[in-house]
Amino acid sequence: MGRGKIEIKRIENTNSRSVTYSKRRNGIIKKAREISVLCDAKVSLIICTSGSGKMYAFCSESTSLSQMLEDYHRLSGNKLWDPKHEQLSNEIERIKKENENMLIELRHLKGEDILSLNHKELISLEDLLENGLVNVRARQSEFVDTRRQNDEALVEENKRLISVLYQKEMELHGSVRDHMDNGYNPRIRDYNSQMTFAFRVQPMQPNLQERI
Amino acid sequence: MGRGKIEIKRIENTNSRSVTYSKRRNGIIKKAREISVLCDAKVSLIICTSGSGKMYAFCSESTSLSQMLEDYHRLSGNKLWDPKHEQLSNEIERIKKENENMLIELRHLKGEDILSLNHKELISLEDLLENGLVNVRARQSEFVDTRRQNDEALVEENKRLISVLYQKEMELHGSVRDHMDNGYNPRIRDYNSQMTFAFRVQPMQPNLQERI
DNA sequence: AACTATTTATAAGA
DNA sequence: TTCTTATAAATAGTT
Repeated sequence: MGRGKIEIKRIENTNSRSVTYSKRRNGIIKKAREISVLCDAKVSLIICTSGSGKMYAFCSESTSLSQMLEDYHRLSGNKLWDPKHEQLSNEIERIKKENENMLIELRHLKGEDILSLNHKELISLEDLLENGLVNVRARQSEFVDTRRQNDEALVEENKRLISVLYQKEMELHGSVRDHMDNGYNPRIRDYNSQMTFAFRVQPMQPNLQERI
Repeated sequence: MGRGKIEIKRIENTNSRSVTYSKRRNGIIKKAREISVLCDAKVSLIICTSGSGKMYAFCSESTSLSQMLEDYHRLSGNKLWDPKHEQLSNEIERIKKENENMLIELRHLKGEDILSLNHKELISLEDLLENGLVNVRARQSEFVDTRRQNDEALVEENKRLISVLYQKEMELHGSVRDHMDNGYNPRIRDYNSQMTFAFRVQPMQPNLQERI
């Protein structure tokens, strides 16, 4: 398509070559766009010359270059990826395997899928479970103990608070009489000081409310 | 370039679209080859339709797809890999989390790291363990039963073998007398025939040796 | 970069 | 799909 037919081989004249490159590059990119629109095709096109580093790329609207590359990778099986990618894939593989092993162990501990286990394995599984139970029950006992201690401590604390409150009440009746003649409303001031004191009372044991 | 001019927009007729796709695909691949040869250009072209998974790719002789992609990645600054890397990293993150959860559950079942559990959690853990133990022990019972059945069957088989051997022995004493005058040592021949018979005896139950 | 004679690609039809 | 062919489009060589 031109004034004369040409042979498809490297154009030796540098200038002609770059002119042809420019023309045909536009042509092929146009073609790429056309087929992608007309035929609803996914197209990725990258062109560059050896000399100039400048690259021209086209990618159809409906997709992305990385998407296309991924598709290509999946379908062709060709390895396009860099080492890091492979490394990550291997990592995933490794963890998945780990995961699977743990899942199996979990199932076994729950008594599932144990038909394939032999006698020895069953015995050690039983040991594990019994050991687990021992530990769990020991912890439960601790809870009960803690709770009992809590109760006792709370009872003590209650007693103490009641006695302190009682004392305060006593002092108050005295101070009310002492300050009857100043400008403030003594009831309010007394109430405040009382509250302040009440808030200041700290439990004698700091961690009474263990998580239950 | 055809019998009529066409507008560059999606061809709605499926058949026409695929015909056009096929023709233009060949066309663009030819163009890609031509520009790569004529202009000594590096070209990578990947085409596929949304529907069929079939992909067509062209890459110029002087390079490889992965080489071009790497160049493109480097020169354009476009993130070709990073999205994929990110995706993989997320996947790893997800699986690791899953892993961790399972690990914690495993530990708990083994009675480890249970200080952080509350009472309710401990109770359900105990239930799980007890249930597991029930299942494991049930399986062990099955083994014991199987083993007992095996033993009984073996005892029966032994009895049978002994009686068969006894019968053979009887027959043999008869035949020994009958053949005292031939050239062979009767003791040796007797021994051989006895062994042969013994090897031929098959257990009456084929799967006696269950995996223990 | 524009022009244009020609070649090439391809739309429509078979 | 493939072939045919009229026509549109691309482009080689030129200005």
